[in-house]
Amino acid sequence: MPQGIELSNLDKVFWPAHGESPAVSKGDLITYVEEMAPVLLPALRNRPLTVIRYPNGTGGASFYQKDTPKYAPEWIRTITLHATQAKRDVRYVLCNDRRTLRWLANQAAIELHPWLSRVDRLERPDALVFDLDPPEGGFERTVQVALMVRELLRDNGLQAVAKTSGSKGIHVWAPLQRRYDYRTVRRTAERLAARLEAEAGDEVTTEFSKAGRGGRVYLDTGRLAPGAHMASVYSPRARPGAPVSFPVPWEDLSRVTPLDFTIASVPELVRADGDRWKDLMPAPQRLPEDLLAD
DNA sequence: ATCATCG
DNA sequence: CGATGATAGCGCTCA
DNA sequence: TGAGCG
Ligand SMILES: [Mn+2]
Ligand SMILES: [Mn+2]
Repeated sequence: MPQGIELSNLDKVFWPAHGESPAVSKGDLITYVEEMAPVLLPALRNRPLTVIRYPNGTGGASFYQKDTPKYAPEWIRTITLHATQAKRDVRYVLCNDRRTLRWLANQAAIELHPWLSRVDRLERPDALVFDLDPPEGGFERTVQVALMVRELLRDNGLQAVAKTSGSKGIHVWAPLQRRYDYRTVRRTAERLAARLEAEAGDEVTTEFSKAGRGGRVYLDTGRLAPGAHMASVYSPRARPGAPVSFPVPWEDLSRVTPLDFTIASVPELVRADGDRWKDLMPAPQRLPEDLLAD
């Protein structure tokens, strides 16, 4: 049976009940990824994938997985890349079809973290991304900073979209033509981040060390690197309430909370509105010349 | 979750 | 046998 | 070279 995947432990609780919302089982996770495949797969296709697995649910032990295990079915597509520091080859999963999504869910791969570049141009990310990390708790503050980042990008001729990270953060995403390597895009993002920190240093920091952040929202540009990654749009998160990273139009941002978007609520939203991420996404852009100067 | 290895 | 360990000791920046 | 970070 080359097609079939034996699913196991479908009733195992992966997220305990949280507030009003009931527990979410492994079976619920599998149902979610299957139903969401049409919107999930475009975000994963042809991108090296890192997953975070929770074989005993989000309350249990977890581990990152980059290298595809030997016991993976032979039809799982992979790309072999060299890990510089570890000095070894790593076979990354390419999650290009529903079957692979299903297999990953059965492997308890709850979080899906694809690269920002695709296999046919691995060194060139197709977005400039800001990962906004709040100090603790404060989604409200993150929203305000996200709106500032949007203004800053717009002042520099770049359109962007936002999604909840699923945790307390926000990802601001400016799609790019694949003309620039990671280093160039990261340097540009750092330059923009420094500018925002100069203008709004009370609310925003680019400080690497936690101690220096002092309750401010951290503008993390460190995701712009080969081998780095963040949770993809529509990816479940291993957080209380089974939240999902979800696109939010700018005008709605201050009226939502991350737990509006969960494994329980999102399929219905997608049935009603379709792939909001795709629909909100501007066309791939060039970086403005004045930002590129070394 | 699954396998390799160790007692 | 069952128990134990491994699965990113990554990639990057700053000190 | 290593600590700290995500
Ligand atoms: Mn984040
Ligand atoms: Mn971050």
